[in-house]
Amino acid sequence: MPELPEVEVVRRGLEKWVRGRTLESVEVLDPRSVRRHLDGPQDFEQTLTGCTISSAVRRGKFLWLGLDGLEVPAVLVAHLGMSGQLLVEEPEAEDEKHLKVRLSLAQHLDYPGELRFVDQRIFGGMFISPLVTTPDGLPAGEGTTEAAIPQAAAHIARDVLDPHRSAEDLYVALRKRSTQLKRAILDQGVISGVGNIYADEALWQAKLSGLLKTATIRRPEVQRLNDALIDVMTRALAAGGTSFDSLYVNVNGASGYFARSLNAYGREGKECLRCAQNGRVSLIRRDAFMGRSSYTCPVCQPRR
DNA sequence: ATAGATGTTGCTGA
DNA sequence: ATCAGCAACATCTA
Repeated sequence: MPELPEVEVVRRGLEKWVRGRTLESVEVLDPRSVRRHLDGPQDFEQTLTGCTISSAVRRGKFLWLGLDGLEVPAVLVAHLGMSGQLLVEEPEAEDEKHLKVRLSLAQHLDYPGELRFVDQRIFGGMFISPLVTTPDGLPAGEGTTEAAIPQAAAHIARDVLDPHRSAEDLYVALRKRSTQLKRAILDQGVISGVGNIYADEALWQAKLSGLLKTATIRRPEVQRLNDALIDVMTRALAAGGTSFDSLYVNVNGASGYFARSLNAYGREGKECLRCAQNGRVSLIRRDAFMGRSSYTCPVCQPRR
């Protein structure tokens, strides 16, 4: 579920409710959710306890919290996977069915006292990662001006909304690859933050087939794709952002809102709205792709 | 009811 | 070195 816009909504919530606060205690309820923390759940709990959270940063779908009070500089990385949520709640709130990690916060004003990581499918997780410098020496992502990035996210390309990235960068990255266009934009090492839903939406908006070969892609096509990616993500963020003022940093709420305005994803057998507007009749088709589904209009997304 | 699908990432082997 | 396929998991639907 969570792609760039949803994760950014979560980041803003964390910045508002959690930044500046101290971790009083940490409780791992399911070790599988910290499996990428190689020193184990106990070390995870002990290392974090007493730290103060100094920032909330995002690159693509990776989130991290800056930590003050450690001997060796490191950050708390969180990835939501397919079903992860970060919730800011009162300790009295009943435990969620899939509650995996409870981070108890020292009292601050009348802010809620817990940050919870909830994850049904356990593709997501949390772990502590040392810092390295970004390959280009520029700021690591949204929420920071520093070039320090968690080692675990150092291979992630700049994301769709990153101001230090251009359409030309995307063109160069695509041209280097030898694969199909949709595969490439889902590759977080080419451009980050794009998942299956917004990939289909952006390709539809740019009138491009995901089956185009990246090695022969043309600049005008990449320009259209880049514009579409930025537009789709910006609109989704605006829709999801309406709920972030609430106490709960809720990923489900954030993406469900934008789902009403999808043009391709999930619309198998329904009319292509752009074709209809142009006086044509065309039905959105679904094809198996990378173990998932792709939704496209066969008429206005030609393969050339 | 049972197989297949579900928004992600990282590892493996070709 | 690059790329495609699969595994990690729980739940819902056809």
